[in-house]
Amino acid sequence: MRVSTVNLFSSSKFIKHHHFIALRSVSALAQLKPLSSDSDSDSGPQNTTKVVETLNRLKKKPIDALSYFDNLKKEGFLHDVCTYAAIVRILCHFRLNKELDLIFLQIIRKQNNVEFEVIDLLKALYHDGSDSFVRVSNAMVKAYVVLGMFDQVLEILFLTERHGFVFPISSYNFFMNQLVHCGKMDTVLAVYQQLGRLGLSLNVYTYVIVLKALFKKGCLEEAFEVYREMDKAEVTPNEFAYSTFIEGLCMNGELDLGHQLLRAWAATKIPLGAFAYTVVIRGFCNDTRLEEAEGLLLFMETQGVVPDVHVYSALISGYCKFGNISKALALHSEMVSKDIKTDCVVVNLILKCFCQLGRVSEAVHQLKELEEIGIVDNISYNLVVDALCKLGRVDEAMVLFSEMKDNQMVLDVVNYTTMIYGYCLQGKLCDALILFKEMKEKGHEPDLVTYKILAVGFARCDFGQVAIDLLNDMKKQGLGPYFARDNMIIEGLCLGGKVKEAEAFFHSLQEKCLENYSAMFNGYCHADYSEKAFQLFMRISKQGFSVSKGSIFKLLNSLCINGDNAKAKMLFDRILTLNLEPSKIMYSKLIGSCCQAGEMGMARSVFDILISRGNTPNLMTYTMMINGYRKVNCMQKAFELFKDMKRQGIAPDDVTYKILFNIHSKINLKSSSSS
DNA sequence: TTAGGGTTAG
Repeated sequence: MRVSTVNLFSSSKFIKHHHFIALRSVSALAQLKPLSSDSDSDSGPQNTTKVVETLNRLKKKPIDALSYFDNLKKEGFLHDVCTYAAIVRILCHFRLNKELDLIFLQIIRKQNNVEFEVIDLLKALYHDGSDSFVRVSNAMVKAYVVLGMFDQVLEILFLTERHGFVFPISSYNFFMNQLVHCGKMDTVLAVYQQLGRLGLSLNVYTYVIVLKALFKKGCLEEAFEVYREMDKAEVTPNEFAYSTFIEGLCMNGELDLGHQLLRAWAATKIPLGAFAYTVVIRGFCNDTRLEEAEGLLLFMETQGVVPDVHVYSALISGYCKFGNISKALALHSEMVSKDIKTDCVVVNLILKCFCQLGRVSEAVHQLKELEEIGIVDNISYNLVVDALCKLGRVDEAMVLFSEMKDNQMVLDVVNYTTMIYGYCLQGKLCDALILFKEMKEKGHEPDLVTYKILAVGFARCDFGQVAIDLLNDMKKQGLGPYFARDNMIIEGLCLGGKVKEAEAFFHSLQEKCLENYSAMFNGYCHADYSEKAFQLFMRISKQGFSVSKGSIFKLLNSLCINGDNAKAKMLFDRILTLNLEPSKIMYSKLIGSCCQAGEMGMARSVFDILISRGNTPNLMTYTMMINGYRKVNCMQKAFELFKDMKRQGIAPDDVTYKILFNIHSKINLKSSSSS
């Protein structure tokens, strides 16, 4: 299999960990011993035994058991492996997964002075039976994954000889699936490769997850290979395997192949569920092939596959994207007539479409009707509130906002933020602040978006200091990583035109990280301080550090607009040094600007770079160059480029011809005057 | 232990 993967066991780091784990487990056991032999101690065996007994007595009352367990903790009782095992058994039996997850988080984080290792707890629970052990090990995996401690899971799952037992394949599947969700595809593949070593038989779940990882990585060849491996292992693919395969093709630009495969499999009566059809239908919709999408809906019905709300949602979403609200509504009615229950997601697609078409009053009307039949949620309201706000109709938005409260809906951060944004847009900062206060009082912590909206709103209205205070408030709250908070302040102030305040804040930072510089750079770009942005960029990029392409483009653009071509070219060269691929529009802006100024040497060098990187200049670029040469009287060069353009199969338009006519007449003029 | 859709900024 040609999969480039991280080999789990090749690194010396792993070997070191291996010994470390062994030592750690031994020391954990050693720590347990004195506890259990110290009969007079408060946390001694008698107490432990008693606690376990009490927990066992409470085993039919999980909530009581948990509060008993937690209370003991609060009183300073030192829980050990035995008492943890007892509570875990109870939570597991009642499938109280959230509580179980919290227990594992505590142990991993070594909260409450836990003195044993997770693996000790697993060992204690191993013989309880496979069902509950799977649940326990999954909770462990989940807790490690939440904390981003992937290596630790690898150690535990693969050092099985140390534990004296093996994990079931489902534990590995669960872990791999979590990894897929975290985007750790290479780790999934590494796990897959190592699984064979453990002698476990892989099941269809395993293969489906690995296929998913490969498709997400864009490795189609390798996915085919895994499919063959599955066949070799005599694992029969199921509905999930087939649909994962079709989905994988569709998400990797092979929509038609996925479609063909779907048809072929359907023809051979291979079991395909509605999901397989949904992914192809969605693919068609994204590709503006709405008729084919609808055709597939008809086809699936002829195959006896009953469409569900997801199939319709894909189609409705497709039509909404192109503003075809009547078709979307028709499909919705069709769906309902087939007894497929509609839901908030589908109606929100339609509400959003109404709003985007500017038919906001109709959206308000629809919302009221939906409210009556009870198919609305916070998002439905938010879509309409947002649309009203953006049209400046804050009062109407506020009516809906209050209606949510009247309807006993629990407003969330996004609802508040949207309304706050509406007020800021109108410069109604007091109203915005009142809402801001209210949301905090109701226990909804504002997020980075809320703060940014307020900061920009205040800075724009000449309340720079209020903005700074507000953002400092955010800082105190510990929102987001430290640089994200600082950057929000810097960028927010610049967006509001308070560059001086932003600079003061930037300089006040004791230790600046690269992200801060990047924020300052973005801020300069937003505020059109191109000179300062340019200087800063040249400085930080020397350290090999780069910033967002969007900001660089903005800077390049404003340097060009200002006619500062020399700096624009320096910036362009730096972009190349940093191995950033300039976008087509960057080339054409710079070339255009140089041609405009008659700086054809510079224009030509950018033009040549464009070609040397495998691009073909378009009509616009050729025309600009030809006109540039005309301006500086290099007619020969202009002609050469024209010929070159025709060779490339690019047809000149009327602008090009006008320029050429101009050149001709000049040449003719020249030759007639010299003759 | 496996799939799917809809809100807030710039």
